[in-house]
Amino acid sequence: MKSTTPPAAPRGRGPRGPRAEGDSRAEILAAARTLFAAKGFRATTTREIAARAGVDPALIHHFFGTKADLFEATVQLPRIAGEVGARLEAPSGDAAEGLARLYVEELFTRDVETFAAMLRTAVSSPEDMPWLRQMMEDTMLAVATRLLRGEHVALRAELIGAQMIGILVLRHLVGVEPIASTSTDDLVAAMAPALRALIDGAA
Amino acid sequence: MKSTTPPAAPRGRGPRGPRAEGDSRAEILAAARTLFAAKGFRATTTREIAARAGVDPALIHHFFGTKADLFEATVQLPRIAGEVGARLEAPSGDAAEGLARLYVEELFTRDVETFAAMLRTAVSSPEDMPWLRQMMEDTMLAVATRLLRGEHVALRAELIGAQMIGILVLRHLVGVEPIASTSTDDLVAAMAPALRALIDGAA
DNA sequence: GGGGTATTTCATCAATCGGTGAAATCGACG
DNA sequence: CGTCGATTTCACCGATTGATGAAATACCCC
Repeated sequence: MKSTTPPAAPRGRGPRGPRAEGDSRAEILAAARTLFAAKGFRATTTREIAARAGVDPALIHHFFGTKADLFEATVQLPRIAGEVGARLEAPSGDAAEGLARLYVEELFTRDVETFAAMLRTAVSSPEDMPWLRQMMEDTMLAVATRLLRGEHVALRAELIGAQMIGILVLRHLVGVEPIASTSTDDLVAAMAPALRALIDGAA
Repeated sequence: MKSTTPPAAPRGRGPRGPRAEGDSRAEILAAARTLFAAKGFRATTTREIAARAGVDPALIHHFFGTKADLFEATVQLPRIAGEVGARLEAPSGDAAEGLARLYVEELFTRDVETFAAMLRTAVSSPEDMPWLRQMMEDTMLAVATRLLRGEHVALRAELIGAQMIGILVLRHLVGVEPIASTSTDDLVAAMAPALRALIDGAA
């Protein structure tokens, strides 16, 4: 019976064809993205990532170096940063509604995993990823210079950012109702007046 | 010299008088509060708490049960919840400015450690403290029923809560400038118009 | 002054973590 | 067919973690 010894999978390279070249690497990336988004950096273990990718834990360190390297490879910050910058350049009818739609409909849906991983990590273990704080500051500063005029532009831009971060937390990270299940249209309509007040500045 | 063997502290009860009865317990609570606020639940180790309290790690499990029990004993939620409720009952001249001052000047200064510990834990490891989500929902619902009228009251209340959470993240958890160093007066003045828009509801 | 109780430390455990080194297998190339 | 490089797994290490059980000490009450 030798029931104590599970068949001991073959050791060498991927035995069959269905898993194409480099597929394991992509699968590791996908698993890491999902888990980092769901639990943050520290709470996610390399063994968990490997299990979800159907791969030996050692393969992670073979493709990517350390766990922090894998994290940086997982969240694609340059792409998102460039996207936000380009969107702010283009003029839009209503700045408040446009900004709300950009975050709620695009960034928080298509790239929700990256944002979740970033914020969960920045909040739970800031010393692990020190560059996250600087990156947040830069993003808010971009909004400030391109969209705001008047006094306290940086502070008002960060209040706009705070609104977005809070929505990300309640709607996507913690899952508080009813905001977690509200349609994007209703959410945009509800937040537009507040954003407008911050964009226009105090009376 | 016997430098290899540190004197091996006496084992029994606190030998001297200066440390009064139950003082160790209070010291553990204070150390836990600071560390949970700074790093969240998972990233804080019981040994770290014990070291900061100047106490053997085993003493933690003697006074409080498990690490999760210590966390629940650390954040004093009933007191804060009651305080917010009482404050919402009392009428104030400007509801928006009053709400801003309540959070920025009182809750986020006197009880900043409790809020930081709660949010860091809720965001980084939600499954560790499942009751945190329900508690957030209840708090927002209280604001909704006592302060708001019109349509989508729950959603608007949660947008107000999102604003507060974002400020907590940027100003106190991550430390983004300039909002981290802004005076409470300037901050309240900058956020009041946005809160007013959410309290009054859409046009 | 003696027994009981609360407090405190020591020693230790089982589990888990990130990471390393070597072996094994496969595919490509000559 | 032989060789080389890429891929994958195994076995393992040192460190750290939360938690437990027992021993030791001090205080309190009678």
